[in-house]
Amino acid sequence: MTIRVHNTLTRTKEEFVTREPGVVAMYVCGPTVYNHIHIGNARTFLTFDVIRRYLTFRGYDVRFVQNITDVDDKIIARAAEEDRAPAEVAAEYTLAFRQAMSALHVERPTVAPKATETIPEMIAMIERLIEREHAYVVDGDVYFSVRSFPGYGKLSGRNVDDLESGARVDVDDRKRDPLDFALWKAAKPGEPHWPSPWGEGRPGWHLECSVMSEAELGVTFDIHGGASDLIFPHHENEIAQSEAATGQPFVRYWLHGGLLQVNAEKMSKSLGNFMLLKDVLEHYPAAVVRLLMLQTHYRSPLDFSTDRLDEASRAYDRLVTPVRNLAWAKRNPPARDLEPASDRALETLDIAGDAAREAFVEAMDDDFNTAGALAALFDLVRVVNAFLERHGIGQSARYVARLDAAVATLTGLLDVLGVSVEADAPLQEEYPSAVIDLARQLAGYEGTDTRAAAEALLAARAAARTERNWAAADAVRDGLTGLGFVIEDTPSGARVTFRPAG
RNA sequence: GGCGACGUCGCCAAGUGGUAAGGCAGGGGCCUGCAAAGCCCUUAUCCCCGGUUCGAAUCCGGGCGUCGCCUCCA
Repeated sequence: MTIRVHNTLTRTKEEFVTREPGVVAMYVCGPTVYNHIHIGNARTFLTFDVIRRYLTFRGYDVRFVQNITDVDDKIIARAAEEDRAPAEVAAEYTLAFRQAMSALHVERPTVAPKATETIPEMIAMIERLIEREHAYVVDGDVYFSVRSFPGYGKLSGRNVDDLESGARVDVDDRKRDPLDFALWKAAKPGEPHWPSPWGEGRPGWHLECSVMSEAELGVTFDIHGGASDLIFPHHENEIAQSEAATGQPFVRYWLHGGLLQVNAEKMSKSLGNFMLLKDVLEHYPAAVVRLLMLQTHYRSPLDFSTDRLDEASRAYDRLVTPVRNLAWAKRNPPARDLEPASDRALETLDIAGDAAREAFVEAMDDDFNTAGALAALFDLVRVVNAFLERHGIGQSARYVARLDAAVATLTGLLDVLGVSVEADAPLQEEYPSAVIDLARQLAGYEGTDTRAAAEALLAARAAARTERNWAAADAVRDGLTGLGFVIEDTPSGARVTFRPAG
């Protein structure tokens, strides 16, 4: 069983063989911290979080490096708009980025270097490039000479001549070639700047990834990831810089994620469909956002919308059902006996867990096919639900160990996808104070404790049902439903869960 | 103009040579006092045309359509 990955450089799926057995050296382009990250950024970071988690699950020791671009034109522009220091803007959104990633349950990188803390190393790489005659100095700027690197264009499938015939290249007659890009930019007044052999200035954007990856992972590391809009020019330029400077291949496998659209259009502020991750997470649990994104292969385009979030919410409920149903049955053993499970039924349960795990791994091994992996989990859900429906946990809970095993497989594999069923779905009941009024009205309750009031209501409903007084029973249920609770009559009695509006 | 991707059930979406996963929605049934949840059953031959093959959604050619990149972009 080997893992296969789609490599942008070769445009094919290849067997994944690491530089060092058992160890993955992985770099993913991080954010430019000039604003809160949007939902499209989130997709990319989520994609590589899942890849990283899966590789770890498959036994690799994953060293995961992700930069923070904290000096850049956009940060400077934002700071100027808000009349404050670029470093302050960068600090604010660096913090916001970390919080957002944490909220989305994206694991922290092994190392997360900042551009501003890597300036000396960047200067050193520029010097190497100048020495090797791949870069040249003009008035305090340093440019990379695209024509000096024969492989330029190999990642994005372009050649320099085609690119130049394309209409839009910036006009700057100080550059030897219009496609040459800046390694170092001389500082303009008011901009952040650092001393260098070429005068005060700041690094070009592409440089930091080359420098940081080499520092943290060495050359020819295993995986370089990012969204597909970075293929050209960013990653192309990284390859040029790194390979020109080291004479070694830069990266073994290039992985690129598909772009996200919102309401079937490219996300942009002018279209009014610009969604920030933090705003989405105010309305939907991280697990639902993750599930929605993981139902599409990472390289495909993904259309994001609240309708789809609502659908994903229901799919998520389905994944959680066996977990909560088993927990409920264990805490509240059924009053009546259910049908005993045959050996064959028990065997089916055992097999389903193994089958799900196998199918999950098979799908994920094939270029991280999360949609296929989820299908395997939904199959397991159905088997567990069917068993619980029919046999419950058995007399004296004798099926519990096997049910626990099946559910542990389910939650364990969901965890590989970073989809948490416990943390995101708090099942504890917190009753609003309106429950007390309802209990006074319908159950003759006279205290002031919400939980006791709720219990009184449920007891009154149970009594009413015993007396076949359906009107009274339904009044209680309707009252609680109006407060956002769902009442379900199970073989173990009535279960109340909070279900936020929607 | 150049480079590239995609077109699978009402919607979303896996599947890249051996006879169509899964989710959502819909229909029927079981369970329920009625519900809810769950379970069972149920809906496609894969944009069109041609070709290769014993056999194609899967390969090749053509057509139609949608989209992305080529400029900062996750």
